[in-house]
Amino acid sequence: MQGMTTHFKTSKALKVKREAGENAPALSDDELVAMSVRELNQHLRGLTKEDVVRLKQRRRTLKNRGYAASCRIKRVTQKEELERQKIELQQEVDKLARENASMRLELDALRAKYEALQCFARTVTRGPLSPGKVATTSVITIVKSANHNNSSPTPFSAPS
Amino acid sequence: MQGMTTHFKTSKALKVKREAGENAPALSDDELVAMSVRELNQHLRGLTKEDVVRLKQRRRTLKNRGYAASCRIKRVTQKEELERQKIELQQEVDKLARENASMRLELDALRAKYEALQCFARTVTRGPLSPGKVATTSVITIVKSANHNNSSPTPFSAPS
DNA sequence: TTGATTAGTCAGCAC
DNA sequence: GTGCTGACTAATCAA
Repeated sequence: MQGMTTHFKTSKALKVKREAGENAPALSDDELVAMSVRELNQHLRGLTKEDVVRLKQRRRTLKNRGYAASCRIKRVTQKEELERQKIELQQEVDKLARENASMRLELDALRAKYEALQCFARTVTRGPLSPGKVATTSVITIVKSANHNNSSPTPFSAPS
Repeated sequence: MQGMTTHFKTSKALKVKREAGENAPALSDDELVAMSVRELNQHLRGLTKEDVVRLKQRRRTLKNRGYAASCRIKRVTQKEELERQKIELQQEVDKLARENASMRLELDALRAKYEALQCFARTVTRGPLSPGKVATTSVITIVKSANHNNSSPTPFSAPS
């Protein structure tokens, strides 16, 4: 641990082959970590049992370095994904809330129009006092007071 | 660092003050990390410059251990918080969607009732053909066909 | 100097 | 074995 300086991909040509001159092509970190087990075994020929263990351990350590990196990447990716979903949901909430509010307005307006019309209808049907003129003008007054924003004072327009 | 076993709050009762009579009260990890700088300096009296450096470094390392732990805790806490908010938003979306759907139904129903009533009103007001009886029965028929679920066949009931 | 964060290392678990 | 993750250390950044 103490000899590990903070080099990343320095890939410094590591030690020499061996003491006398037997083998070991001096693998780089990248080569060693990318090597398959079969390939590794070929490079292991004629090495000391100790050297074999050392090389395998180095490979394991290099692998772990990569695992740790992917673990961190995964962590931040998941966090970003959560935040993305959160924003998405918030937008949906806003959209639905707007729809809701406008529908509520529409409903209230329609209710008012309906009640006004209902009033008029009662006037016409139940009270056969005056034939028509009086009832008609009376319902127009009611409709206008119930719908402040209604620019078209037509008494029986279709609901917007 | 290698002697660091994974004990957390062991808080072992510390040893005696000094060896022969010189120095080093042999602080535990917890004591050392919880100590203020002033207190630390008192324990530093009469120590080798090297020992002072060593002790300060040990303190720094212990502190770092704690920092790393809080960092991890914070990380999971934030993640849990995000997930909590996500669930909350999802529930709100569901709630709003339900409200929305029911309001839409209500609106459609009211629109139908309104249009039926409107029809009737036109019949009564515009066409002074038949005095009253015919128009009244006609609108009742329309209302009943527009509202399948309406159990009360009263023609001018208040909107539900 | 202190606290927080990142990359690397190792232990330990799961497959 | 391989891959992943928690905990620890050292380096580095920020205040």
